Amino acid sequence: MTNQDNAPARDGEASGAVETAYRFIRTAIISGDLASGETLQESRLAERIGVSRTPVREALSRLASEGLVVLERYRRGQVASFSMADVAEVFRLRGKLEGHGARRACRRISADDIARLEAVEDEMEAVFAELGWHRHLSRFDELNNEFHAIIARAADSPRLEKILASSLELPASIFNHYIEPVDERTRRTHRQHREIIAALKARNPDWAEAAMSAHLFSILNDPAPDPE
Amino acid sequence: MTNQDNAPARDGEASGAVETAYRFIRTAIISGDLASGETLQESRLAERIGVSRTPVREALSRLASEGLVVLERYRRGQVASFSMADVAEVFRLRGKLEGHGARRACRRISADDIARLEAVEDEMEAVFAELGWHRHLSRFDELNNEFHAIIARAADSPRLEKILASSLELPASIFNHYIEPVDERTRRTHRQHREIIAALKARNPDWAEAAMSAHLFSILNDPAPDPE
DNA sequence: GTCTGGAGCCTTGTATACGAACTTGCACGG
DNA sequence: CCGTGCAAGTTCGTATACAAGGCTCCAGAC
Repeated sequence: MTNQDNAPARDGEASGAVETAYRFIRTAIISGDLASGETLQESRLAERIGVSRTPVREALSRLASEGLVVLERYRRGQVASFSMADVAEVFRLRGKLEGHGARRACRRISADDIARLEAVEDEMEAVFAELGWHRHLSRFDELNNEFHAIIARAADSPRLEKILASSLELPASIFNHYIEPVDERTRRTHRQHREIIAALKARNPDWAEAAMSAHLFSILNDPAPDPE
Repeated sequence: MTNQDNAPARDGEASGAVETAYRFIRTAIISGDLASGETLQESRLAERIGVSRTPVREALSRLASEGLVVLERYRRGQVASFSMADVAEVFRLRGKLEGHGARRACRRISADDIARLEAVEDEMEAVFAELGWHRHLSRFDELNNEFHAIIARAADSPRLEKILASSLELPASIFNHYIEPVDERTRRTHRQHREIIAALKARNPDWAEAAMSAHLFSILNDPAPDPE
């Protein structure tokens, strides 16, 4: 399908076909549009996206290296499946790595970024207060990702950022499947985010690391047995 | 059951031009055959390896996602360059992650694997005692990598293993460029490896984690980083 | 009825063709 | 002499063609 007429659509990103395919498939997996275990046929995807198989193959290869897709030689690819053990592993590693990131961010984060963190957290709480979880799950996830991304960025460690973004991301649907988004957990998340912000403001590396690690480790033990 | 008997014992490698290209280029970079900053021409590599450009492209793409190659749209790729800051970052992250891995390995590693660790360390020391660093650098690096790989494997965390293998590996030439392999450091490495083995034998997670982290963090403060 | 085997279709893997974008180098003007 | 701009050449990005290997499903035997 020759589609070279369209003006530089939304210039935003590289106008490459491989990037288009990558974003398309990745978004579909993260959002749950493509479910775990679903088969991925190159020609089918190519037609759907409007490019040829070549960039689709490259996109699938990247996604496979990120762990979101499983490829086997001469067999159709599939969307990766995640067990509870996978989720636990991801949060253990994120706890370690983001804790390290928060420690470093302590000494580096700008006042502007701290303000952004507070704004993001304000909005998360507002969204939750107004509509509760179920109506705004995707917006909530988006804000949560931004919260963590701001801190990871402030850690000034490109490899840390890359690992978090590319090797330790799970489809939102998986997360919400294994870990019920109960109100109590959400309230705990808010308390923890506020504590992380406080630690960063105080420029206390030990506190920041511990608070961030605790935040991530705690997620696995939900719904909270001991409400403080 | 498919009865594909007498398959070549060494499965895996012969299959695939992309794997061939990937191994070829990666090995060349790690070994220093392809130096930092050197340009990578797809057609040239394809001819050299004996495949077409397609698998070479895919191999380069994977290497780029691992950080060993830098690709820019419509520009020739290059072997990535690493600053002292990059080396430091890698060892900080490895310290954290491998420390975590050693902690987990404590409770999981088999007696066989501990024996293998000791055998590997024995050989490292023998190689060093007989010939010193300069004659056996590559064998030494190989053994060192195996030492760390055994522990990472024993941690039973596939993502941890993958991250260590694909996102936190540096060309040996880079390492040996920034961090002079002096005898004193080598002796310290031996002491630290022995301590790590002892901690694993004792099944003491705190000790194992601390010993492994210390080992990796210590590398950066050897004799004196040579700025360049 | 169930198992086995194989033929044909389907999907993936690799090579090649073609168009788009950068680079190089020279000409020309300041 | 040096900088600018155009044009040819080179390299990359994408599409398409062809080859190699699985999968399906039906026929035949036990």
